[in-house]
Amino acid sequence: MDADTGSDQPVQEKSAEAPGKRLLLEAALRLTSTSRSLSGLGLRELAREAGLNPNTFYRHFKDVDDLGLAVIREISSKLRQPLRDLRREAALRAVQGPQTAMPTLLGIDLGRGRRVCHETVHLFFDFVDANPEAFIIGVRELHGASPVLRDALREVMDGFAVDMAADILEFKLLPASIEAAVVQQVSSLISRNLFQLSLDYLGEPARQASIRTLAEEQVLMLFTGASVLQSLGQLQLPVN
Amino acid sequence: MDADTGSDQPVQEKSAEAPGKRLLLEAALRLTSTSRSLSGLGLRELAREAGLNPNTFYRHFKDVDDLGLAVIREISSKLRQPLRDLRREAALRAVQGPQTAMPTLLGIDLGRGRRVCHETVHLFFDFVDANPEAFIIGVRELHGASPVLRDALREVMDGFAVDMAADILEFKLLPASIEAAVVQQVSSLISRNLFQLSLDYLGEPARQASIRTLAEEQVLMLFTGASVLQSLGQLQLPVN
DNA sequence: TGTACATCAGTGAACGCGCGTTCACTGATGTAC
DNA sequence: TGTACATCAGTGAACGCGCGTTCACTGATGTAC
Repeated sequence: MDADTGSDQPVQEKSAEAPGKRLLLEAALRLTSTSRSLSGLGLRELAREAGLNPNTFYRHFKDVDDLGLAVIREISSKLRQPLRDLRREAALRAVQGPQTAMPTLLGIDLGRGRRVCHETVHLFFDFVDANPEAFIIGVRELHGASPVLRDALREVMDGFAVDMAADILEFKLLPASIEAAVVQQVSSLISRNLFQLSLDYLGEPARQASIRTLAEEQVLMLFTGASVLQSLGQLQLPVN
Repeated sequence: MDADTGSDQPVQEKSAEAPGKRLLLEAALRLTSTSRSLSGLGLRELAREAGLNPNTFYRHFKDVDDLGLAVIREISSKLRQPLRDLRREAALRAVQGPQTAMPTLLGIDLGRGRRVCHETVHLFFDFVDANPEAFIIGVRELHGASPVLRDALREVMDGFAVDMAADILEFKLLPASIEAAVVQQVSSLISRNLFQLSLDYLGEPARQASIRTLAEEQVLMLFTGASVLQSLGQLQLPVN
């Protein structure tokens, strides 16, 4: 009996993770997402929260910083690929949507743009709902005191922006006349803003619907602004 | 001799602050702006950095959180009014600038808009240069673990956005057709972005010139996007 | 003007406590032969 | 199939240390009379 010993579960990164390690990582997520910073966690505090002997910590991590990095890695893997997947899904859905009679401006189909924003933004916030701690800790440590963690998270967020830019080019979500560099920059800006809004979103449950709408409008504003300025030859991006 | 005992210095908030208190606050700024979070500071560590007996701390603060609040108050006073002043200065300068032959779009004078962005952004970053710790700590604690500090800083940043919106209306920096709510929202977005960029700016000295230009373009994009969308009746801001 | 007293920033010693870390141990699981 | 050994997650006791906090004291400054 009991033949399903894990081989048909969602693919595990490092086969057979020790239960204690999981308990410690989860304890860290729990403690951090409420009102602590990752670097402020204590080893004994973690063990207590995980229901383990303080010493067990050393079986899995070198020190607290080491665990911090593991948490970030876990968060990264929770965020990057899934986010990319759902954004491609959003783009596809929007592209295949029905034709609408919306105004066009300088060759930009606003109806289509709005659809893309709508799909992307809502899938994004659904994802925030599904992974609240990941966003709370991610954004917090992105500006936190530890340079190591900061760099690791910046990479995740940059990755998100790069993916977005790639999809925009691939699905031709912006007019072809817009330079790749501009697309990249707008994507970064939107990415930052969405992550930032995710904290507002989680922190103010009463305003969640408003924040979704707000995010949608902001994304639309940026794309529109970039498109218009570029087509007027008014964008002067820095060389670097 | 030595008649100038402080009465003609830049007006001091609370007359005759004890030297120990100043030393402690400055120690906190120093320790925090490098690689610590405010809530992670220790009382003895602070006293050591300030060159005082650990006990002296209690003469001025209830506990470490109390000092944290004092630091935030200090940062707020360093930021809010000065920022407002310099932004009004930027607006005035830009308004009085020479007429240029720049394209207009839907009634927006892009030349003038660009001037305003340029002035505002550069005065902002000059100010960042002059108060680096205030920005580092401010942005960090804005997303930090302590709700009290977060709220205090959010107020500063919201204030900045509100001031900006008021000035935009007063100096008619955007077409009158644009709703006040839209102006407010764009201002918030820009405010957030500038504060966020200030960290990049301080953290990557080699890219400072680029970041200034980038910030300018982003502000312009947002204003343009908002103007265009509003004039097309395509903005649907949330009620709340 | 001088004296007595209160206030207050700063000192130094001492406390108990929780922390990170180490050591020696246990018991389960996997593996070699 | 059975035996011997290695590996490794987890335990429990003990360590020295720095921490926050308290107490009693000092010395300078301001104030009342």
